[in-house]
Amino acid sequence: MEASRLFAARGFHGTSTRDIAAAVGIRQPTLYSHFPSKHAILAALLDADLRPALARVRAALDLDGSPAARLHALLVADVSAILSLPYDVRGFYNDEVLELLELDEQARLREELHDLTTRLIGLGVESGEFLAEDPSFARGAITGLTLQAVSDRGPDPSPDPAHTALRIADFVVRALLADRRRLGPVQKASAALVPAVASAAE
Amino acid sequence: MEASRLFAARGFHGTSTRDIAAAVGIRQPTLYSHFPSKHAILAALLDADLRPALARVRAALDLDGSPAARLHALLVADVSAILSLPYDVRGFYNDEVLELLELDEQARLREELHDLTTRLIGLGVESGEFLAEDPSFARGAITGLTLQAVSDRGPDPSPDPAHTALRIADFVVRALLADRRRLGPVQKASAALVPAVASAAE
DNA sequence: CATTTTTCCTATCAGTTGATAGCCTCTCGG
DNA sequence: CCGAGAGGCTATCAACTGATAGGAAAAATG
Repeated sequence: MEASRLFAARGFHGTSTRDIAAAVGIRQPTLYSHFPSKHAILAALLDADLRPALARVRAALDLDGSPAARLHALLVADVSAILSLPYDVRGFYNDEVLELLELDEQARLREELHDLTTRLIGLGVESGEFLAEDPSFARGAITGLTLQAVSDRGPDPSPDPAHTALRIADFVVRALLADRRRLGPVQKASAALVPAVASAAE
Repeated sequence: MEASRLFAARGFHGTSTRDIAAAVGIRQPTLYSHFPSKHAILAALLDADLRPALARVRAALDLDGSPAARLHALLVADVSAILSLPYDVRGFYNDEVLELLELDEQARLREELHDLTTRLIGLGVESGEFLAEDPSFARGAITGLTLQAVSDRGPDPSPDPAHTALRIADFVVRALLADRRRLGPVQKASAALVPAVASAAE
């Protein structure tokens, strides 16, 4: 069912159930023997994106290591995972679709994801490893950079997600670190953490 | 007509012409005595966003000063301007709306905007002031951060756009500078350039 | 005041939307 | 061989979409 990447390209409202059905090779009413409604299709896609992401940030918070290294590893794992998805998460978070509809649970998941990410950044600020930047702002910056990466790659999965993921992680950590000389060690420590974070999403 | 910020909140497809008409206090068919089609409304909003942005980046390229200072000033002016708009540019660039429809001209404007921005970053890389980062990647990062800022502020104009604008500009320049000790002088030089860049958009 | 022009209205259109009802056709355990 | 059930189909629905036609009202012009 993941072929419903049309949501991403044209947005939730811009994609009809007939479009989706045609993309998966069935007729429109047949969709309703798999999902009770159009919203449910979006909810399933959102879940497939949010739940692994939540598992990753939880893992990053539980691991040992400096906050910068853990954030770097989380970013690498997150961006790699999102760029590998067969669909494109852009359209999911653009509209106020999340707020307006009966997607309460997905909105809650996203909020929790944001909270935990903000907390990890906050650890870095408290320890002095990061500049005294507002953790919420930094979290927003990460969201923006990640969505942009998905936009840039287009509708198909990226051939080399790890490359882009590293670039984004480096960019963010470089902007946040109080002492840039720590970038090298952070990258090194991150590389060791990435597998643990990535595998947290089953 | 700028009250059509509904496009931003619900996306182009998610907003009906009746919604727009109701928001501005007229009936739906009356819209068509102001605009020939729904696309034309979006085109007008896109123009109002893109043309000043294009004027700003041209000004930043023409000014004297180090690339970092000019990029910093451009970012401050850009983000301030976008956050001050009475509508929310988010939805404009999310869908493939730009590609799919008869918005060729707006797509061209956006491409030119990207090219010029990339060129300014490239100047910084060539001069050694910036790290040897791919200018296109940096430009994408800027786009992502800017759109995220609009998302965060919500549908209404920001009360204090300059604050957010400075934060974003600092974030980007910090991530790009080869020598972070240059951040202070860059900020200072940028402050002197901002008025010239901002006023370029008439 | 008369007239012209601009702006808005009501009425209506054909096409598309998400969704439901009811029938058909495989597959497979017994 | 058979009955069950999962998954597909056609046909159809009411609601809504963007857009057009033609007339009324209001504002500007003389």
